[in-house]
Amino acid sequence: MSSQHKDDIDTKEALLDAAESVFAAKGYRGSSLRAITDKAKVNLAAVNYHFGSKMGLLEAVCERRLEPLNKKRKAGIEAVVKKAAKKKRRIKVRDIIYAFLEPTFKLRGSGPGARDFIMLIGRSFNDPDDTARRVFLRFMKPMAKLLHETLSKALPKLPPEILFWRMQFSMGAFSHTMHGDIVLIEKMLGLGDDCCKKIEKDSELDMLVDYITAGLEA
Amino acid sequence: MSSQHKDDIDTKEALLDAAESVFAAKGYRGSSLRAITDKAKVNLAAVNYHFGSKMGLLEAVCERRLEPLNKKRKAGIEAVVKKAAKKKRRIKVRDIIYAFLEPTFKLRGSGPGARDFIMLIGRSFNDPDDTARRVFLRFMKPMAKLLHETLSKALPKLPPEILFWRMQFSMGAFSHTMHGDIVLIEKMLGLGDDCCKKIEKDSELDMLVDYITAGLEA
DNA sequence: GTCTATAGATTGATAGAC
DNA sequence: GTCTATCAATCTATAGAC
Repeated sequence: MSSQHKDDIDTKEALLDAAESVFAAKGYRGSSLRAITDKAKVNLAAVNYHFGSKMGLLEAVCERRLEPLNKKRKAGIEAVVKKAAKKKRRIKVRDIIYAFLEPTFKLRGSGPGARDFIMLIGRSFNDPDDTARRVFLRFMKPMAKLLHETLSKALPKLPPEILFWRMQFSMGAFSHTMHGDIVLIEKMLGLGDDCCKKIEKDSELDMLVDYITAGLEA
Repeated sequence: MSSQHKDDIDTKEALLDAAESVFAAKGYRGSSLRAITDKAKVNLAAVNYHFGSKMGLLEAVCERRLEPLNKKRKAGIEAVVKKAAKKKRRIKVRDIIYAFLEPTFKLRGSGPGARDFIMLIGRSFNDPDDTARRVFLRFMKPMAKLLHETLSKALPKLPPEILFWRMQFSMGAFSHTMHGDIVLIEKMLGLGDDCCKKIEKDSELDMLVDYITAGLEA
């Protein structure tokens, strides 16, 4: 590997790291390329050279994390389906939701960059900017289809349009949890500072799985 | 009333109407004052004259709708509490959630401007822009406190920090439903076009109330 | 591949005539 | 109160030297 090649990769990685952090904090529109290149300590023109445009940078940020994440989600859901078929039992809603959410929480706990990215996808789902929303939804489409199909099997008596709405509600709960400013809302309610942090580390995933499962099966 | 005074009010109202529409569609940051004044068919400088700044305009938009809306929410929740006290029964979670959500859905059905506004508050909750989020949260703070206190009474055995998280999930489901691009997600899942519209008009409120109630009581 | 410099467009806000 | 004209800042993207 030539030193030139290494620099190339370093610049790209630095840009991806900085971009996911700034995008997560400020949203797509609120993030200027200057803020990103300053944080990455690379030249402004490097964005265009390596990624073509601001949107290209966002796509690369999403691809780097969502490609492996979606593979894990898919493998987890397929394992749940397989296990149920083997035991000749109905698939449990809770198992599907857990298989979908667990890789996300695991990734989020793996480091500050990953945590930024999870904030970013929570935000992208509702981003006011068309570009950001479209990029994100393109990556999510196959996962949403798989989830809807698998949940249909687990809830065969539920009309598909009702399942559709309950999935909407669930995605809202999920995405809001992924990017919500917890500390701010905690203060808003006048609760103690340690109130929610106590929960966050051990059982936030379990709480969300319980909540969504109950809602889907309501 | 002088004709000058009438024009004044017309200009302000036209600006508020246009602003809630553009803000709802593009988010705070994505909305330029020029897009708003063009839509309102008033001069660009009128924003600064009547509202001081872009943020002042957003505050006025929120105030016009949220002042009466929050009064109705508060009255509804207090009526539920009173009714339960009279019958010497525990307050039902479902009644609280219904009392909180019903005025929102009623307002949303009252016209295109109101519909835009409901989209806007759904979006503001997660807006990447600090300004927009802060303005919105200031209006929501007393409602969130009232809701948390009343739900505590209805669920006395639930630890307050767990209730806090379940309220988070519920707010996510609620806000996402208020502004989600349903048609887009429908297509994403490959469902028929009429699938969700069939539901929307009659029972979206009931479905959301059922979902959130089940999640809170999980 | 990286840099400086800048084009070209858009933005929020305001000054000053009417 | 309304208008035109414009400022000063910001942005994405690119051209061209090294």
